[in-house]
Amino acid sequence: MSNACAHAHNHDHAPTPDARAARLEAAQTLCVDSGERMTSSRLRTYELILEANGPIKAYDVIDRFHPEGAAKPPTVYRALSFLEQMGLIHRIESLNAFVACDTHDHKHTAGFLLCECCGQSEEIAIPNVADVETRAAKTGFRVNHITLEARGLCQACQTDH
Amino acid sequence: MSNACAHAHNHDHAPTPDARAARLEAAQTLCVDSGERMTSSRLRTYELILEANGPIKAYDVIDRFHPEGAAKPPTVYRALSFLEQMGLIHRIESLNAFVACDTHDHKHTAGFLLCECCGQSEEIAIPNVADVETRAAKTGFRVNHITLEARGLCQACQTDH
DNA sequence: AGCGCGAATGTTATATTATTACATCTCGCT
DNA sequence: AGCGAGATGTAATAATATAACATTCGCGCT
Ligand SMILES: [Zn+2]
Ligand SMILES: [Zn+2]
Ligand SMILES: [Zn+2]
Ligand SMILES: [Zn+2]
Repeated sequence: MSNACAHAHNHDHAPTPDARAARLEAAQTLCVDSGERMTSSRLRTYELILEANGPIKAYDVIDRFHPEGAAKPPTVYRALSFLEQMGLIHRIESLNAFVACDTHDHKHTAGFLLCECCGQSEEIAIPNVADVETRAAKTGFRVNHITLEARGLCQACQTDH
Repeated sequence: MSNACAHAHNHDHAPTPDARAARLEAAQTLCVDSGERMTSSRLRTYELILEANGPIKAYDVIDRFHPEGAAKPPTVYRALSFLEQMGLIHRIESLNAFVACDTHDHKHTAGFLLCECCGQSEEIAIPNVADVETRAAKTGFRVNHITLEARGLCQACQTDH
């Protein structure tokens, strides 16, 4: 999560460590139920994304991976791909960043409200996807995946300025 | 414009050179009217994007810039920023690519149908942006820019498979 | 326990995408 | 001509991501 400008951004609402532990648990369960393996590097990557409390860059994960030094890029990029396929995280294209999925029904397409000031993101359901699909159907386009990204300023940051 | 798979993609519909010339003209006019300068590197960049007839990568522009050799990256990245600000091109985040705006009313937010097979893109109006903004308004988020990207297969590519 | 297979990881190198920093030039204005 | 803002040239480097291939791990089977 980045700060585009200087002023304080103390409107974070970080989940408790307990809540994170529960999500790590749940992720393990999800993997087992899907016949996938939640290995240590996948778990560590997911943990770092949860700890970030917002969009985090691949190389920030890489840098924080080991207490003593950075991980190798493929280690983390592989884990990110896996987690994304499991629906545990989303990639935010316009930021080249990743964020933990905020819902319990994984494997969806999500929209995000991205604050350009404090870097926080809020996951929202994509409104009226049917309309996109209707529009696509007119030319026979079959939609596999939709990326919707709304950039702007969250309420807290608007009042800060 | 990339080809993700081997089969022929002969469903292009490239505009005529005349049409491209007209768009270059129009772009010049737009710049003059806005008090901006359509310089040679900006024009050359725009020309290459028009010639691509679809999403093109920054480094493909860089490579094609001069007959004799590549341009320097900042030359092209600056031109791309300018063209994007003028609304003459759009950046497609999920492809790290650029495409000429397909409409006459520049300075809008656009959606794209991106074929994962032939790489063609179709620009569409974002449906129900109001809904996104309504949703954002609930938490006081002010939307500056929305990215909507629908990935999938166009009709031609579906029948090809 | 030992074997064999496919998935996952380790390792090195490199490809791709994008920016910083600073010198120089161009153009319109006085 | 002299000035100043915007645009460009140039070199270096930062940031993001993948390729290729060797090795190890987990797991079912004997
Ligand atoms: Zn989600
Ligand atoms: Zn904010
Ligand atoms: Zn457009
Ligand atoms: Zn296609």
